[in-house]
Amino acid sequence: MTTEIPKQYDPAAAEAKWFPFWEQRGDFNADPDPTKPPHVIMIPLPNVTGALHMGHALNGTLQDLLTRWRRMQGYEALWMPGTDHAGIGTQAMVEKRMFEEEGLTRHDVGREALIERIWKWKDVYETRILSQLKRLGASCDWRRVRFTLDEVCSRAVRQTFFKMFQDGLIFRGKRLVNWDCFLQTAVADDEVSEEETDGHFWTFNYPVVEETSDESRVTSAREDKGTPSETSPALSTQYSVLSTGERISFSTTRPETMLGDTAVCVHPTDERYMHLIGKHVRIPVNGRVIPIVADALLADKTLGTGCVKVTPAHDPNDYACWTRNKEKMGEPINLLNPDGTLNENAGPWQGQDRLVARDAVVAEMERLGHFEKVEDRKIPLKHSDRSKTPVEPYLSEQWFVKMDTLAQNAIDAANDGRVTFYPERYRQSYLSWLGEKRDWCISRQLWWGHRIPIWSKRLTDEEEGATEDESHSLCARGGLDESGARVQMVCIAPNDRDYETQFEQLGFTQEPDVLDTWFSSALWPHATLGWPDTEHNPPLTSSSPSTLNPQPSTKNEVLPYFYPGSVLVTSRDIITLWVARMVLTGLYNMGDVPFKHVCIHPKIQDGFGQTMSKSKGNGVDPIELIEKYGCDGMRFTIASFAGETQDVRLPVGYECPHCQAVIPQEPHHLKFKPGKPKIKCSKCKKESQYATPNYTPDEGEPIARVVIERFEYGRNFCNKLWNAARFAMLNLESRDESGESRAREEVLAASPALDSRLSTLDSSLALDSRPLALDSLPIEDRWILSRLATVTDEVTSLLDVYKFDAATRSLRDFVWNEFCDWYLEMIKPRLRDEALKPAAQRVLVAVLDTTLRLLHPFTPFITEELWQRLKEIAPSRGLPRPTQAADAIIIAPWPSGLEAWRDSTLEARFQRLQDLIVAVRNVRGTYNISPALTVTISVRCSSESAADLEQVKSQFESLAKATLTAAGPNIARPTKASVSFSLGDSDGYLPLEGLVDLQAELARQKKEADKVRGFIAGTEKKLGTSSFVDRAPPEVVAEVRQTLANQQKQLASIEEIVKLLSAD
RNA sequence: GGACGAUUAGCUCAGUUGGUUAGAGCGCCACGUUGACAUCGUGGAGGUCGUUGGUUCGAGUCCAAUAUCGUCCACCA
Repeated sequence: MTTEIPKQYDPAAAEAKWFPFWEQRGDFNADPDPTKPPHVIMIPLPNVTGALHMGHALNGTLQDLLTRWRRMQGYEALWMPGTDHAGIGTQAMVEKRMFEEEGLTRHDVGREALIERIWKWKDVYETRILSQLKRLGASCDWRRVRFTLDEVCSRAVRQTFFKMFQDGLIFRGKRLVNWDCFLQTAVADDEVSEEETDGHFWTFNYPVVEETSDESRVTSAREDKGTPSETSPALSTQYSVLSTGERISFSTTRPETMLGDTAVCVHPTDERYMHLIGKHVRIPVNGRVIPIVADALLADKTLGTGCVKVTPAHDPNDYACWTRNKEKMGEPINLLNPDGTLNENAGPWQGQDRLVARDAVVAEMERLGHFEKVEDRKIPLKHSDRSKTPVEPYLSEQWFVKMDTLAQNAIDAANDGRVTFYPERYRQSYLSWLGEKRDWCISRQLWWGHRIPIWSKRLTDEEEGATEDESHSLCARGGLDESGARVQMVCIAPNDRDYETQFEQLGFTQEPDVLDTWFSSALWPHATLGWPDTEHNPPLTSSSPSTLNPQPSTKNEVLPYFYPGSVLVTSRDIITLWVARMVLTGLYNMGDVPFKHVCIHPKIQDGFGQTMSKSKGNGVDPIELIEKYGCDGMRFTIASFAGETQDVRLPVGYECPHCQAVIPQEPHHLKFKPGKPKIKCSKCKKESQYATPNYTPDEGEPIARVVIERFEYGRNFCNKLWNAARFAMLNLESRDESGESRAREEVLAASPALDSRLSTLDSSLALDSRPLALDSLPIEDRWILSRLATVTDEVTSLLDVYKFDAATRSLRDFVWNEFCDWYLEMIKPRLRDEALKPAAQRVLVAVLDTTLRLLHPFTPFITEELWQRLKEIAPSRGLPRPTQAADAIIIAPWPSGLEAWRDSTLEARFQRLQDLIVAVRNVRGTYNISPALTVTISVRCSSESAADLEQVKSQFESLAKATLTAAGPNIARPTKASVSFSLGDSDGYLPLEGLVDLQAELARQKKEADKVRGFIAGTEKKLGTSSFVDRAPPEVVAEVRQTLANQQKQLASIEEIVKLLSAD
């Protein structure tokens, strides 16, 4: 029975049907299989902080495309899914919500309770993210979902830290960090961004003082850790203001930092100040005396007053200056408490918020007469990406990983080609970042994350020194704590957790800090495969309660089989944060790179060229688009954008709920608006609500939803494919009641008109030789097969180098412009002819079969739907001999080895036929000939072309609504009123008496002749240039000569016509 | 300030190693729905390839300068 095939593809139904189908069959699963090569992609793990956006949709589409493609090619294709705990972001989100809803801070609930709350949050979002990925059709091995805080990953983190600690790569140090006062943690340089902020630019002065006692060394650094603020006021009594009353002026945007100044700095060659170098000034607000130092790197003669105050504890440049001038300056003075209030070093301002104290200090300076001026200024201020609050430079104790060797190894891997970037240019950003070899600050003052596996205890005065001890599970070292006291530090490896309790009983306490999120995601490629456990395969689900040994394996087979991976697919902004660090840790832990290729894809922007992001309010939910355009439509469109050069710009619109007109998004739509923002439709003039960054529209109300019209490209393509397949299937089936089997018999029936060996389809056909079978086919069959072979090659080699856009174009052009527009049209007459039908069906189904397989990685759902339907009608198909089709397209073999089908000469011949038909259509269009009217045409051409024409003669009707009356070299020129065209090597004549205005035709032909004359003039000029003829390669010259000959021939034909028409 | 990318039709983008008359999709114009598809078909209009120099027989393509936009890095008293 004929299964009803609807006229429109229904994406939602197909998506709901085939994803569970694949999953239940286990098609997504990847396990070590020595008979197959592995192909491995590790997902760039999404953060559990929120929902997926368009960038993820692009990223996921490409990875799934590659995974499905390689799976069809016979690889054991693993796409590893998982999520990232995203330390700062997630904790900030939960803390913020907790504060908003319950008024509680993390200190109110405590470490364990907060972590518990975050786990719950994580469960919700992880589920949401994973289900979103599935909606994209992601063929991940869903049994292997990992989470950076699960047991498998945690163990890898502990082991890596332990190993690095043992190797002396991890150290503790004071460092000026970006301090997030809201989250009370250090934030990496990579996690802060600058924003222009309104601020002030104050100018003050400090009085220059001179010594009045013998004490010459004033603020020399003391050996012990005394607080500098205690010492300075005491010494200040030994100085008095210069008799000249000289003052030194400077400007600042942060006056409160005056309290922590340890020097003022001038340029060593600045004539205004050279005489003051080595003298001192007194800070009026606290009376401290500080030196005037010279530093060419910090001070710039041309800027401001040329003099800078130096606050090493609160400014990176000042800190750098301090490291250069330590012996002159004294220790940096930290003014801040972790929450952004001033500490005891601020004297009377202790306890005040830094911003409050700022004004107070300004007032005090003014009162004391040291204020000069203030101006308003836009100040670039660093903000924490996570909390969106301004960060403060803050001197604190942090843990670091030494980068020199590690970074060098990662540099070498990219230089010697073990890691290749696509496009190649991104290697540079990777290399230049690693080249700095800046030590990696890995500690974060958070609770959500991997707690640093160091236990320490202060050494008493009696204890001589720390024990240095290294074993497979313990590594002990001496060190200093934050206050500078001597401590015994012990790092404990993951496999000896008993030690943890033992040491705690001995009075050791674990570090409160957790590790930078990137520390765990850097291990992702090998941690997910079970490293460092070499004895067991990694457990199959992260939620599985059984810990690390759920399977009876005695060897981890997964890790060596799937490591190193094949390709990492990501966007350029985390090349440094993540890609470089994965290479680095992969080399360190595994001795090999984590992936061979890095595919960097474009970023998604809105219609104004701005990166899409939730905070900008221009983000778009991919699920909404999937619902509107279908998953395959979205995937196909998005893949068509993914090229090497440009970012993807997606102009967004709002669809009027009243009339479905699309209202283009304008920048003002993205601004924060009070109340319930409404948008007015330019067509029906009605208003409706729409979503803005600060407003979610009321459900039930008419809402103007976000649409991206560019996605119609993919949706339309899917529908076209659907209908082409529908046509094919309708024509594969028999019309009588015996149904399917009858259809097959027809296909299998011999067709005497064609090669019997091809058409006699039974098992004995094994004797068939392809070239013979091909030769016997009509020209359109051989053409489409040749084109298909070419396209198969193109797509395969384009995917090899990650040129998704070009592959998509190639496929679309083939399906739409060649298969649908030409081939299907051309075989329609044969499908109506019972004698010719079987062979046509054979080729048709083979082409459809191969095309679907080529498309599957791009559009998985529609191709599976069609594959399954086709299976019912034609379970065996293919050329030259039918074979049983695969049970599901997801595991069908990727087309290859079609070289025998290629025939470039034939493609060129066919092109001539196409040109001829287009020319006829052109004439029809020009004279507006009724589509109902069949015209006749005679063609003067070579006998070879005439033979080709003869073959497609019967299809002229449907292709051009024209009857070919005669073709050949000796075709008579028309003597009566007629329209003609010249293609150079052939001319067509269409008698159209009474239908056309002969004067108009004459004018048209004259115009055409002029045009060709223009071309000829250009070509002749070129050939007349001796330098061209002498210097250009001979084949180019010959080519141009041939062109000229053709043009002249064409002109002769046209002139002949013109003469004829003029004479009439 | 440094690096990288972009600038081609009204819009969004292709354009392989320099080589006849620069392409596509959308939009626009004209015509067209009895059997695959109006999410469609046929035909058409529309571009001095950001600007200025240079190399070359020949430049959208290579080189230099410049403008504008974007991204990353560094810096900003």
